[in-house]
Amino acid sequence: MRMVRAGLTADRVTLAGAELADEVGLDHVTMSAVARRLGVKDASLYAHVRNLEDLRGRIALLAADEKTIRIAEAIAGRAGKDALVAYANAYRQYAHDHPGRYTATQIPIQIDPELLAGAPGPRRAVELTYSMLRAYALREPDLTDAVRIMRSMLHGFVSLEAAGGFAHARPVEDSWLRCVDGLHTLLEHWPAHDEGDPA
Amino acid sequence: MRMVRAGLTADRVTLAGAELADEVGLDHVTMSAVARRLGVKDASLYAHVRNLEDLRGRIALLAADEKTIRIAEAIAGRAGKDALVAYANAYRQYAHDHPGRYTATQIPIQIDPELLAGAPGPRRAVELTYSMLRAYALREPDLTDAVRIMRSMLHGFVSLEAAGGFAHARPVEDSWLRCVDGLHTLLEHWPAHDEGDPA
DNA sequence: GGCTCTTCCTAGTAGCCCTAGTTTAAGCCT
DNA sequence: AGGCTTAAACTAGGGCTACTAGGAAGAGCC
Repeated sequence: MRMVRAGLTADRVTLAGAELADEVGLDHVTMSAVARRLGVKDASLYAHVRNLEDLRGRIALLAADEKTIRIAEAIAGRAGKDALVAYANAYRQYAHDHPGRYTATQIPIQIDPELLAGAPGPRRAVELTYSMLRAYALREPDLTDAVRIMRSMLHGFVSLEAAGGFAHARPVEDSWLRCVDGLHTLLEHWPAHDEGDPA
Repeated sequence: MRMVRAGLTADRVTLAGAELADEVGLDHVTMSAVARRLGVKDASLYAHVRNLEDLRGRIALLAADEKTIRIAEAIAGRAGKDALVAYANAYRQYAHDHPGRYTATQIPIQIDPELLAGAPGPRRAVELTYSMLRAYALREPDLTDAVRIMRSMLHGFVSLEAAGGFAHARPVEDSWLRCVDGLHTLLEHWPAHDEGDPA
């Protein structure tokens, strides 16, 4: 019996869970599997993490932070279409590099509020997106609509791609370029507001 | 002991699973829960469905069929922007009415090929989308790109909405209108192909 | 009525989440 | 250094889940 004390912390448990998620998929991340990976009995994890749902929430926050940092680095010093392309590519690249973590960011949000308060990722991500899109001369409420559309497009493309939804012969990479391109033109030529809105 | 023979079939099991998915979420659809709902022991289900994964695949196919039918009805007799709007609204409405079934359609595809061959939904859905977008004077490979972009946008919006990702004060309904509107203008003014593509 | 077929059952294994209570390693204090 | 405190990790166990194997009992056919 070694019994050398594994030196667990909430962060180490979360990291092990995140790695596991990338390797085998988020919904194969079980307490038992994480414990095995850490060389520990599953009951030991409960000293650091409330339960499985809490662990998944922590993985989601970790991923949000990492993704935000990558995007921030990517768009630093860029503007306009350059910034948009850099943003989109960084977003997609993160999802490719960390598929399990990425899916964790998309779970219906029920994260411990106290935990969320300590993580800058989600809030900062929103700020980044807004400030980047402000360059397109959009004002509220169009700005919010634009943010939502951009998020929809990126998340939709990336998650369909991950689910194997693009089976056609056409290379996905090419479609991606057109997608980001289209997003740019859409933001540039934001449609006038007054059509078909009788209210 | 009643023992009146519940009259199960694969379809009835699938339907029970689909209803359950809409009520409690797809990943709370368990063999035990479906069996309880049908007044049957869980072991009895395995005569009709191979295992849980198979059941989920069947739910996905059921949903694909239903969704396709709704969209087909919605766009029947319409063209151009009318058709696009009807398509998008039917798509979103289905996801609202059947959230569990909808998420089932987005699982990484590992459906029994034989089963898939018998279900017209997925193939027909692709055909519908292609034929509708052909009205926008798009030719390959732009057509495929357009289909992918449209699917990305719709799926992205709907799934972010379902995940509670749109917390801002701005009504989601308004953003949705702008989103579909933007998609239309994007398809109408499809960007020229020759920019930034030096290869 | 007897035969067969399928349906549905009981029984059982193994894995999962999580709790309660116990042992023991690590760090501090004198 | 030896003893105390803290908390890290354990053992034990309950309850739920997926799934398998083999048995009983309805339904239709002769």
